Amino acid sequence: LTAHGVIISGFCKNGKLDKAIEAAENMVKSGLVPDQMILTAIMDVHFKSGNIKAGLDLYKEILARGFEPDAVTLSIIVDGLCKKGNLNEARDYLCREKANDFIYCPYIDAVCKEGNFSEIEKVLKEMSKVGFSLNKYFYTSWIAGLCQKGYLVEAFRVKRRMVEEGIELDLLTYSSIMFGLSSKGLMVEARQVFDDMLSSGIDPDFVVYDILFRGYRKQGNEAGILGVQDEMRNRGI
RNA sequence: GCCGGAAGGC
Repeated sequence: LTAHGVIISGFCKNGKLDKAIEAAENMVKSGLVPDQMILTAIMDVHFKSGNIKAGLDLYKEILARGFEPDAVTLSIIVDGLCKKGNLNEARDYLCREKANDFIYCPYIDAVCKEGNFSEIEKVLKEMSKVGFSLNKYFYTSWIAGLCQKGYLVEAFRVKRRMVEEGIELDLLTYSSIMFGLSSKGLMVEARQVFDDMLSSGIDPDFVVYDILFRGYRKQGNEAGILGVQDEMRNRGI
């Protein structure tokens, strides 16, 4: 069974849904029953390819087979619905016994991208009532949302709160902030955040440099552009 | 660290 699982999830990761389903059908033919992991993986592919209905149908099938939906299964559904903009529907899957803080992440992310920051405060209260604490991903999504909308002051406030709670910023947190700064043309500040990141021991990746690069290019800052290109070359990116 | 399933930056 595990061997089949490896094969099927491999197909799923490569987006070869048809082959994954084929493999699952072959399993059934040879008398094996796919377990929850296998079904969940296939469900995930449905959602990621935008086929919400197929995903939900498979979810029903999982229930019908007597599997208890666990946090992973639910979070895939929430993620799928959120990315399609069905936030209301997604909310139905949030407040369940099996929930963990992971489940909230895609929802928070979607709410942030909508710029619905009052909803965030609401969810925040709800989460703490149920006993979940905010994690890194929650904060990063929040910060990224604020930065994209240009609310940099708010973003820095959230960042400070994050640090106060002892949560470390990671590459994505930094790059979200840098994106916010550089899309407002605040390259000096963006560069400073970048240096902060380096001194906290985080290695930059292509995206981070690209953010700087675009910022400098928009300003026609030749020296900045060349500097970024040099650094990238030195790091082998 | 990974060794079958989920989330955040361009």
